[in-house]
This record gives sequence, structure tokens and C-alpha cells, in this order.
Amino acid sequence: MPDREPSITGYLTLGLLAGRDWSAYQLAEQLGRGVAELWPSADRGRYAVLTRLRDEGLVDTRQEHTGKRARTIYSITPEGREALTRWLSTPVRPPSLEFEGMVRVLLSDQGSLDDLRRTLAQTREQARANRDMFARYAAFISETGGTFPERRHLFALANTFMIGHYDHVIAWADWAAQQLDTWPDTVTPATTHQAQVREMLAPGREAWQANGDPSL
Amino acid sequence: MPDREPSITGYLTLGLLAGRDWSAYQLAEQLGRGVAELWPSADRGRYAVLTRLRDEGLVDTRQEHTGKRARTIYSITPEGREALTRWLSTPVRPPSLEFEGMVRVLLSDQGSLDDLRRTLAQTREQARANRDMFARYAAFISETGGTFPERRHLFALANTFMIGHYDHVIAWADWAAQQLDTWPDTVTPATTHQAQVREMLAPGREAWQANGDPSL
DNA sequence: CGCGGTTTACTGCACTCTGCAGTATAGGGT
DNA sequence: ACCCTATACTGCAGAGTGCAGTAAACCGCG
Repeated sequence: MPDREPSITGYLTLGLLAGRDWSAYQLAEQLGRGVAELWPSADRGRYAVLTRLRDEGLVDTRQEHTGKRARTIYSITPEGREALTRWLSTPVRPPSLEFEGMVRVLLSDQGSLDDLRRTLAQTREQARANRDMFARYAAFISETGGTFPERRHLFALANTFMIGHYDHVIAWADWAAQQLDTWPDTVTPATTHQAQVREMLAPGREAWQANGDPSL
Repeated sequence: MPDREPSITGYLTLGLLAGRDWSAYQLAEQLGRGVAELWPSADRGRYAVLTRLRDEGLVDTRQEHTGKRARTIYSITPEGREALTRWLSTPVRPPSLEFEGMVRVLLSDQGSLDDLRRTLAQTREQARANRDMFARYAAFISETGGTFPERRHLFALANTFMIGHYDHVIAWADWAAQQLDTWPDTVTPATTHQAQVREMLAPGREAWQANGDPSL
């Protein structure tokens, strides 16, 4: 056990195991639900993390069976609990965003205005779907306590952030689509709409804030 | 040239080369500036992408020299331009967020209230620094036209999003820190502050919206 | 009661990407 | 003459992704 620092996926796994034991499959499933919007990981990687945690002695395994089929149950060790608690007191890395749609916005002078409109519409729709998911999740926690009732206060903090985040994406996409309506194409606004560009860049952006859809 | 799809970093590179030729070092430098907040990539990967783009025939290279030291200059090919334009018309992947701080929030019942407070404070401070960077960048574009004057209208759209995004993180961190003030520790609010939790989860969250620092 | 679709429970493989270290030249200040 | 910083990259180990594949258990339906 060469004492390497676990990945964030590793700490998430330890966090789940802090409450109760889970099978590898269940852990992989849990990390694919809502948490994936906060810390994305591939199904494949979630299994790989488990063997590394075991190599480090942070989790223990035992086998269970349903007929012929084996199943590995994981539980946290005292060292695992300690590693998790120690981690919580170390400095955080800043959040990072991967926004392909915004990359397309920046490069959209190489495509058509309709391409850009479609990108904005897709982004808006994806954000709305996710917003709805978290809204349903909030209702579910409020009614039933959720899958982790002992953490409902923490899920409430995270849920509030996520809904606000998607609201912001939706509001931005609507605002951006509105700006496009005055553009003849994707390249000339740089030279012909300078006043508008300056207004977009003005600190405060009261215009946008006021124009935001109040139903959001 | 086995005709694999370029990565987003690849398309960003093509996007830079669509305007003018750049050296490998300059490209790596550009992709590390503000764009990294939209599409993160390691320095190392930006060089690797270049050789793949050349293998695909999407860019051409030539050598220049300063004394003994070589430098590779990249330029886009017609196939590269075509690939970039075609990409802009394909479906977008949804944005994805990697938020270590929020993972810590979810698992903070395994640590102290002070750990959680520190995490929130650090997150707030990181967001404020980034917000300021984009605000300065907006002023820079507004005054000088920026490094890519022909794309100033597109940078304005992206900049507006980024500032709003960091504002949201800041407002959330402030709100969350305020919630913590009523908590005796990181675990009991789940059982003793149920009304407060329900209010946090209530759709609308008017309380939070109204409590937001108006100076943001 | 047998059949097919879904769920459970993973593993293998090729490839990409990251993080860190390392190498070496050029330019500018003291 | 010396040192620091900027330029201009390359190598390598390990982590993570995406896709495919395997195989048993469960469940409804005719």
C-alpha cells in the first residue's frame, strides 16, 4: 500500500461507505446518479477506484453470493475514515467548468448563425432538463428525506446551488439568443455593432438582469 | 491519417489558426489563458493535440529559427477549416462541472464545522478572483478590442456568462455560510433543523434571492 | 414452463489526458 | 560574467474514458 492520495471519486466512495456497506455495483450506480453533475466519472473508473482504495487499506472487502453469482461488498476501515476526515481539512481546488457550447460560441464566426442558434437552444434545453431533475430531487428529499436522510441538510445546500446554476445557464442562453436576433451574420457584429458590444461588456449588466425571464 | 474526430482542444486550436498562424508555444500559451476556464487542458496535452491534427492533415507545419533554437509554426489547411465548420453544425455536449468544494459539502458530516466554513470561504475567494479577472478582461476588450478584435462580440457573450457564473458561486457561498451560522455542528441539522431544510429545498427560494448581496 | 428482455455484477483493452520533471537556448538586467 | 526569466518543447508513469464483452439472476407473458 504505497500511500497515494485517493482521487475525489475515491473520497466520494469513502463518503458513501462512511454511512453503510455497499457492493461495488451499488457504489458505481450511486456515483452515476445526481453526484455525477458535481463530480463526473465514468462507470469504468468507479470500479478501478475501489481496487486502489483496497490496496491502500482504506476499505475492506468481503464476498457475498446470490446463487452462483458473486458480489463484492465494501466497507470502510478506520484508516479510511481518518483519510476522509483529514482530506476535509485540506485546501480545496477551485471548481472547473467544461463548456463545449461556449467554445462553439467563441468559434462561431467559422459557422452559420443558425449553427449558433441551435447550439444555444440545445444548451438551454439540456440545462432545463437538469434543472427539472434537481427540482424533482429537492421535492423527493423534502417529502421522503431522500436516500441519505442523515445528510439532507447538506444535500439541500448542494441542490440549491445546482438549481441556481442551471437557472443561470438558461437565463444566459435566452439573453444570448436575444442578442443574436439583431445580428445579420456571425462575423460583422464585431465591426458594426460596437455600441451593443460595449453595452454587453459594461460592468453591472443591469439590462440583462432586468430582462431575465421572471418565471425562472 | 485515420480520420479520427479532433478533441475540443483540437477544435480550439483550429479556431485560433483560422485567424492567423501561431507557433506551438504560442498556441499552448493562448489555450492556457482565459479559455482554460471554459475548456480546461494541461499544457502537455496542447502540444500532443498538435501532432494529431497534423497526422489528420488539418494543419500544416513549417520551421522557423532564432539562432540555434527551432520553433514550429502551425497553419490551418482547407480540410482543417472544413472540419471546424462541420463541427459547429453537430450536436453539443452539455456543459459539465467539476466541483470538489461541493463534494466536500456533501461529505462534511465527516469533518468539523470549521472545515466546512473554510471550504466555503476558499470557494468564495477563488470565485471572486476569477470574477475580477473576467471583469478586467471585459474592460480590456471594451477599451482595446482585445487580442481578437474580430471576435469581440463573441467574447462579450462568453464573458457575460463567466461573470454571472462566478457571481452565482459567490452568492451561493455567502448564503451557505449564513445557513451554517445556525448549525451547532455538521451532523445534527438533519434532525433538528427540519423546517429550515424544507425551506432551503422549497421551490422558488425567494428568501435566498432576496438575501443575495446587492453589491454583487 | 420456457423465452426474451432487463437488471445485476463486473472485466479487458485501446486510447487520451494529466502532472511532473527534465532539457536546452535566448534575452535582458546588474 | 552571471543569473534570472522567457521560450520551446519532450518523456514518462499513472489516472481516467469509452466501448465492448461476459455471464448469471429476475421477471413478466403467452
